[in-house]
Amino acid sequence: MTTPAQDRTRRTILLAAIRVLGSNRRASMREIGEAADVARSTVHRYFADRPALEAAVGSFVEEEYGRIAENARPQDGTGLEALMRLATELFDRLDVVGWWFLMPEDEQSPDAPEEDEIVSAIVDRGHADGSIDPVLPSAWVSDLLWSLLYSANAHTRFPRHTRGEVRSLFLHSLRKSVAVG
Amino acid sequence: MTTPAQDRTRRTILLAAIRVLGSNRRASMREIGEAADVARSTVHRYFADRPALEAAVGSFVEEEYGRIAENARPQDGTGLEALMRLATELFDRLDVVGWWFLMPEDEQSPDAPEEDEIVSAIVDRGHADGSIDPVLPSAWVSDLLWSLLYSANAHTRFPRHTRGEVRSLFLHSLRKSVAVG
DNA sequence: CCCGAATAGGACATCTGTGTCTTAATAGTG
DNA sequence: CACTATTAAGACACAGATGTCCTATTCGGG
Repeated sequence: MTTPAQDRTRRTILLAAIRVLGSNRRASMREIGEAADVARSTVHRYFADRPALEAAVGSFVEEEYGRIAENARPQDGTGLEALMRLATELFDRLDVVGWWFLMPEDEQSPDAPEEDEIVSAIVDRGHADGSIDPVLPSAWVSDLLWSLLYSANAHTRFPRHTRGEVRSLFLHSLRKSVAVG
Repeated sequence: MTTPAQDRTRRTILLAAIRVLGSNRRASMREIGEAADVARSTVHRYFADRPALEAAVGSFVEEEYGRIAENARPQDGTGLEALMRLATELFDRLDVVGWWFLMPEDEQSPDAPEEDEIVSAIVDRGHADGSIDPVLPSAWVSDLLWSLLYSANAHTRFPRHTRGEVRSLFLHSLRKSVAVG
């Protein structure tokens, strides 16, 4: 159905959309096209209308999230170790997953339980093996992770600290919040 | 210059704008007017154009933040105690300060150092009196506070837990992240 | 209760974004 | 190199938002 060239173009547009809409939710299709170095008509050929584009971005980010999570080997080691690995991977892919920081609740994809399931499984294991504070519900730990990512993301925009400094503060804070004690 | 009725209307519109733009950044002036139970022409009489309205909302939120912070008595007790009081007050006024969660960096008011100054002062005192982890820079603590608020805010939208449960999780996580040990 | 202040409701021109097409140029592939 | 797939560029109609204005109505303070 799709040629390699089409796949490349499609991906380029999606990444540009994440970038542009990430910094301005009101950006027009033309701006997105410019960011992708592509004519507006080309954007419209790949994505019938704006809702279709936004939905496609949502799916794209979810797929990427799946890959990122798998990359963190969520089954290996203790729950806390897995959580920290996942956190590290997510930090390094904020350019993609940062998309979720601008979805005004209703535009969220209807299902989107995948992230919760992955983190929940990790946290449950962490509860069982005693590496994660049993007081914290897994949904809260999940939100904790994402809120710290949000904060880290904000911190990397204004480079008060280097990216490495932000990453270690982020990981340090997460571990401290979540570990037992 | 302004009558009491005008003040009331103006405030009503600002609060409606926070509410509506908070759930949809692309909302029109008409929608904002409807949310405030006011004609679109009335909105335009109070705020010349959309940028003026958004700027006014920004100022309004900053002023409210000042009041909220003062209400938390930032000079009393240890730094950690003051920080927890501030966090509590901010949680209870998420309807207003939640506005800052949708500002895409560039639209932020150019100055906006007030929040950092207030929290910074608290954290510095906490460092001095030994109640706040000296490893954490005050800017990071500030971002930590705001990211946990973001998370708490997200949690209150989908009421998986009661508001009280979310508040105590929020405060618990903040204390654990920030306190020494 | 009354009069001025404030608002509702709507007309109007304008502008921007959107979605659809068409044609010429360009790119990639066999 | 040749041929096809893909794109750029722009015209077009349309919808919605915006900002300005005016008039009838309602509100509220004295």
